Amino acid sequence: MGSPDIVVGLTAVILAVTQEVPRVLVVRRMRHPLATPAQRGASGAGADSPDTLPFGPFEPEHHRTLELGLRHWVEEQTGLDLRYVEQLYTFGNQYRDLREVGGGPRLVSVAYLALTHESPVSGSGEAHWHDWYSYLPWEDWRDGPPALIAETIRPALQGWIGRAGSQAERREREERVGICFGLHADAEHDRIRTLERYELLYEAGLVPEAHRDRAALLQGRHAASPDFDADTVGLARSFGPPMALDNRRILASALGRIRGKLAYRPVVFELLPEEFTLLRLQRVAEALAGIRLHKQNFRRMVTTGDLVEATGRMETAGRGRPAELHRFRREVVHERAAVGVGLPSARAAE
Amino acid sequence: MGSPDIVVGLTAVILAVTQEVPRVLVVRRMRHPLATPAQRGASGAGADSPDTLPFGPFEPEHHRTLELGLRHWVEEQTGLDLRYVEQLYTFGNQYRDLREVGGGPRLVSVAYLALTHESPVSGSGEAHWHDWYSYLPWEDWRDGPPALIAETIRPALQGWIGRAGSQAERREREERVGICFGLHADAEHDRIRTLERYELLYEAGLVPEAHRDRAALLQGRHAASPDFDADTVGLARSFGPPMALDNRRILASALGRIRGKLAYRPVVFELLPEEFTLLRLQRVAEALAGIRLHKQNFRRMVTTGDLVEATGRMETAGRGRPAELHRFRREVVHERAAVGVGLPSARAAE
DNA sequence: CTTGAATATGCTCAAGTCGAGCATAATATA
DNA sequence: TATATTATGCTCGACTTGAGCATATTCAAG
Repeated sequence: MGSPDIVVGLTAVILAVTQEVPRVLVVRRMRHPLATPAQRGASGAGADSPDTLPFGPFEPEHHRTLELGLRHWVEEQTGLDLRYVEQLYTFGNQYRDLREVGGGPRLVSVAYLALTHESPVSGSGEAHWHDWYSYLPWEDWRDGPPALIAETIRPALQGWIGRAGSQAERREREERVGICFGLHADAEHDRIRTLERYELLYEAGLVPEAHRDRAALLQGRHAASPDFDADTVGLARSFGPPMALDNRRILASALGRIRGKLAYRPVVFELLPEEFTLLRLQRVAEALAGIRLHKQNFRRMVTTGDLVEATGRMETAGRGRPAELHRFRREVVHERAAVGVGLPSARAAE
Repeated sequence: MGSPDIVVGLTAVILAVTQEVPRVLVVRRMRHPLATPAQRGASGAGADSPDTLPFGPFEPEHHRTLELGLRHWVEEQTGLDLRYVEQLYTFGNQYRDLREVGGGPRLVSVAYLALTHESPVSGSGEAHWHDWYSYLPWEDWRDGPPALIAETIRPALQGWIGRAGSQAERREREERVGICFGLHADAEHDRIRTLERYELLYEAGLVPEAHRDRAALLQGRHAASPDFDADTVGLARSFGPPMALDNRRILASALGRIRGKLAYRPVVFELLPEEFTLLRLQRVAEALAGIRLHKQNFRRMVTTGDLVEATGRMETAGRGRPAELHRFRREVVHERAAVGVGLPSARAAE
């Protein structure tokens, strides 16, 4: 009875949006439940250890639920007030923690997505906010199709397709690339499939952690080596800072989840102050969706949908005509079934 | 190091639809990782032990991923071929397994949703298919608003509202009841909020397991007693057979998940044979959505969306004009972003 | 004081989507 | 041959959505 060969952890993706850039809370120094204090000190906690999502063990003797456990230590470690928390996914793949190769237990992490305002983090001082899209640069289409895709990703994926072993595999790779990064220029881009895209990049070896994991595994007993080539390995450098473990995968899941939710639940408002202008609301929605929206139509949707009410007050600052401040009408949730800040078309002008 | 006070299990919600009724695979005899073989024999495995979702421990030494672990023992225990598997949610609340009250470890279950055809189950013979809606009768609106809601649920919830301790609590209860079971007759009913509805019924004590759990807890150290009354306890009998642990909650989650997915991913087809008539497709969609759809419009959506292609063959059986057999066009997934059998309006005539 | 840049806000229009229902076709059975 | 039953095609009006024109209000530069 019992499973001492499993460790259950909680991972938090804490999201805030300021200045139109979505930010996620990361900690620089590894804090890991598998590391003894001695290991922590010894494990090269220098400046170049990769960023990690806030992580802590689940302690059933202290916490009635997984979510309460998460809230508790996030609060404790960062002093943040989480406004919205939802469970994201549970990750339990072999070798997600490479220490397993050396005989460590399987690490099962229950990941949560949390929304807040950006605010200074208290606590150990190791945590800080970091631009979300710097970890997933191919997901930000607000300034049009990212150059990274055309210049780096697509060519590299073509190479990967070419290295397919069989005709069937080749076909399958073509299909996946088509779905994820549309061969047809900037065609309709399923903004939800963030995880699919990440997993494709990982398999194709375009993301640095694919090589890190592979190198570590080759020293372990598991030596199935994916078909990367030297070029690919070099390219992976341009994909932003690596993250520890499979944390970038978790981030990709989280982005997909919140993009999906945007359209039918009023989650954006958790990222905004009590009062805001409609443009600010739009900017936050755009930051999450990763695309620009048509201003007048956005406004129409949000007002005719009664999602929002005018306060009468005006915004003081800024150039141009002052905008009226609005407030989220929490009541809508009880009035209509699906309430959200929809993600209409991609293109728009200012 | 390690967490011997936690057990990680895998729970499967295996769904099939036959004859227009959605069915879930349940096992009658408890199989529980916390039970020693001796306990299993002794734990009253008689005919009246509650139905359980297929459940097994996660064994990291044997399985590379959580999903593979699940597939493995489902295969082993039931011989079923799972066509589609997705992770649902991870449940880790205190006392979900009441053995915890007696000092047992915390049971963390990763629940998966799987789709198949209904087919005879091999294996131990304890597993069998059971009408899904018999566990969640208030979710089936295919024959109009269920009588259960008008006759039992709404009156009982009125009582529950009345028993609120404070004005604020009363207001909150009213709101929740309004959202979940719309006071306004058969008004627009958010078919996705299945979990919210279940949790409301649980808290209000309308569902038998609420009392079972309470009784067990009162013997443990946790004695916060919810405000049920005698009538409510009696009513709970009409809510279909109870399920073990929090399995009915898991079922409610699964229903919400699949209903949500229906609209934007072609999951229905996993429940159908290779070839099917459009009516049969519609019936399966209706079974999941819990509502009737407009036949001509459904057909229009599915054909103009190129979700399906005619085979030229006709169905042999049946009364009335023979229907053409169709086949799912798997290619659409690669052509369009969001592909699904939408859930348009509720009402429809034949 | 005038002009221009920048932003807010109101409105229109065409195309597309959606809900509802009429009409007709093809089969089995009484 | 009539009737029930199911399949399938088509239309029409209401509503939604994408796109853009037009006007309003502010600040700052000239």
